[in-house]
Amino acid sequence: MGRGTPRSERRADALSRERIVEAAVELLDGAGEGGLTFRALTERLATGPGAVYWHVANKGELLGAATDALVAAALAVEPAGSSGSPQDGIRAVALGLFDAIDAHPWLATQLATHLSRSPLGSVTPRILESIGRQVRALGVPEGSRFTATSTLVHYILGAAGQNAANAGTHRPDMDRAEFLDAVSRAWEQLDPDDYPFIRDVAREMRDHDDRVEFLAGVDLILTGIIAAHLPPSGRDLRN
Amino acid sequence: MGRGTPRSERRADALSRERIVEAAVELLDGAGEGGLTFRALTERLATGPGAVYWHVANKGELLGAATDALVAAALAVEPAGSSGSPQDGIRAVALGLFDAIDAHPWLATQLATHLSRSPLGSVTPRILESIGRQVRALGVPEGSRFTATSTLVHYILGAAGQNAANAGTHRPDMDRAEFLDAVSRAWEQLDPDDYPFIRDVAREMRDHDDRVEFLAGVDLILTGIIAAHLPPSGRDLRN
DNA sequence: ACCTGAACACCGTTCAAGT
DNA sequence: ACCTGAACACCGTTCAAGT
Repeated sequence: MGRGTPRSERRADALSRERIVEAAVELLDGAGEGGLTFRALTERLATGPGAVYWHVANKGELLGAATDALVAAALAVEPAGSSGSPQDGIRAVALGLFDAIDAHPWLATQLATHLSRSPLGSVTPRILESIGRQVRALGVPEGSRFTATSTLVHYILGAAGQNAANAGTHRPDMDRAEFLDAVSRAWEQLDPDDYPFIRDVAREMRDHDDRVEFLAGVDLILTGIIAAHLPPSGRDLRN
Repeated sequence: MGRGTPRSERRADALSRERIVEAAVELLDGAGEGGLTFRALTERLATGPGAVYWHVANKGELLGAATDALVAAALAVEPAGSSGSPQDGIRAVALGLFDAIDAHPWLATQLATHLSRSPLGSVTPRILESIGRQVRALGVPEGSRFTATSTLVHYILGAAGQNAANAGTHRPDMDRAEFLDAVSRAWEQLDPDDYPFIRDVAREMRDHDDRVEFLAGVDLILTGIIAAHLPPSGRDLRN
């Protein structure tokens, strides 16, 4: 280290907004939504509540900062449409968000609750931009881009959210296969007069793959966008 | 009142699960998510917490019951595919849920958080059944119905949820038009290098209609379902 | 069977006081 | 400028006691 320069280096364990957000994410990942309390947070950081409040305004802002950090990381994987078709770009962004929500299920509620609640934040623009850019590259005409983009985003957040909630159902004594099996069996026992459709698809849902199903939905919407907005000559259905 | 018969009539203001759920909905509608507390609930019902706990197991069950009641009511509007095309049936169900979430914004979080968390409850099957029946009527082949249906449901819940969150942003001093205007202006000031797409659609979003936009998304997915699964000869694009 | 209400453990947030 | 930690108002839930 260069001598003389009055570095404002603090003790290695000094508090910072970053360190606080990092600890918050760990608590949320470890114990879910309810795991983040100022008691648990201050214990982990070996400090008092006042110290935390010096760096963040309140719990809501802390949750927002944690969400922001993870969404930014999830969207950073693809270096802005580097290669591949727009379809692949959209699938990549969608999967990035899907996996992020899968790894941090509390993100689902956060995105559903506060995403639009603060559209002036950076999360909403970031997501819209990632998808919208690819929609434009797809050749969707100007007046239809907003609808196409927000349809995709709503689906992605909705599906990923439902999925995370499903994952959260895991009781320790029950793995995923058992869980799906239980749901499937419960559905098969519904009144056939009231729930004919559910009974028909009960088996189908027993051994479905979440990621595959999620991507199939994305592709269905892509098909709709292409069919609705692109001249038949310009379509390449193999992409 | 017939004399002699030992009716088990209680005082007119007797507590019941129904009355409790009703009061809970009123509190949630009036003051949002945070408005439902056992303190406020027992005050409104002129009773103590113990009385409420006699009828419901805990706050989560109470929220679930409130959600269940409203979703059932929202889906009851259409008497099971009475008339019209399957497309219209799907639009009707979608709008029913959209309007329910719009009228009770707290439903969005509830549906996102606990819908899949308790797929054994009645809410998930109810929604899937309503949409799935129409998807079948549309002529979608057996193996594709689950994907088509859950894509629609994920979109509907995602879009309606985002929308409710937007509605929740309303500050009393700012009506909807002002709010959209503020968002639009904020978006127009983003860095054009980082957010080219957002800037392009900023104007488009200033005067969009939520319901119209929502239905356009439903139609986009319907177009995709038809294009992907129905033989061209069987399609009637005017529906 | 149904209701009362005091009590418990916990929560987010504040703030005078320290360094 | 940054941190401490006691204190405050509030929360969901329990439970012995009543009717």
